Amino acid sequence: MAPHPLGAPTIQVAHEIEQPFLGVSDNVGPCAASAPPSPTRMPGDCSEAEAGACRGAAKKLRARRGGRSRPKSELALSKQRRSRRKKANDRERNRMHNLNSALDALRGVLPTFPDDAKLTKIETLRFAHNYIWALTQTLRIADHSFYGPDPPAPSCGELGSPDSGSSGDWGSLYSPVSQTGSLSPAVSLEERPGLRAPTSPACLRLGTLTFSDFL
DNA sequence: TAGGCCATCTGGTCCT
DNA sequence: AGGACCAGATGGCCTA
Repeated sequence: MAPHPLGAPTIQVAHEIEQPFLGVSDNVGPCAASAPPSPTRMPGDCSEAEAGACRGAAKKLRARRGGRSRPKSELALSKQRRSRRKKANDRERNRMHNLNSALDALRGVLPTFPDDAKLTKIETLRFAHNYIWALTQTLRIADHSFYGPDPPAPSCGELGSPDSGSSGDWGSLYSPVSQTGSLSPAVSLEERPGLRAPTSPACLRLGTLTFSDFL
């Protein structure tokens, strides 16, 4: 992974992502089929020593339900539990796949170089947060220059920060406000060359980006 | 080899 | 009752 040459920032527009994340219906995800059987015990698996406790629990459960339902054998209960667990696992897997799809879509609209290392989940969220903030600042400055007297272009360090409030951890990665007060991503980005943090409008002028890239 | 990241399983909780 | 959501645990893969 080569560090990005300075002065050649580009915006990678994800044209391929034309739809917001619709429901991903991949019940069989890439890992679903290859998912190893769980090494852990299923809840219904009782050792002989635990069988008594299991039976007791089942009894209690039946009692709580009023004991009206047709009594089931331990085997049937165990089968039912396994079946429910398996279905829950499938749903959970699918849910996480959907979440990852949404995350991928988000990665797709963030300005990164094609050969960049894939942003991790937390990096993606933080990057997106700061990127949105940078775009917001862009619009704000554009409004000012359109309606009012053209204010002096703020330096990279003069802009506010998305983290000026109590947003907690958001700024710990790619924060426009680094320890130096600069909007350039200081520490974290240098720790991970190849990644680029969103730049402020003022900073964007330094590259090939202009406001029209955002408007 | 340690540490980071990730996928998956699991049980608990809340909601419909 | 069943589904969605969540957080903890676990194990695999990759990289410095």
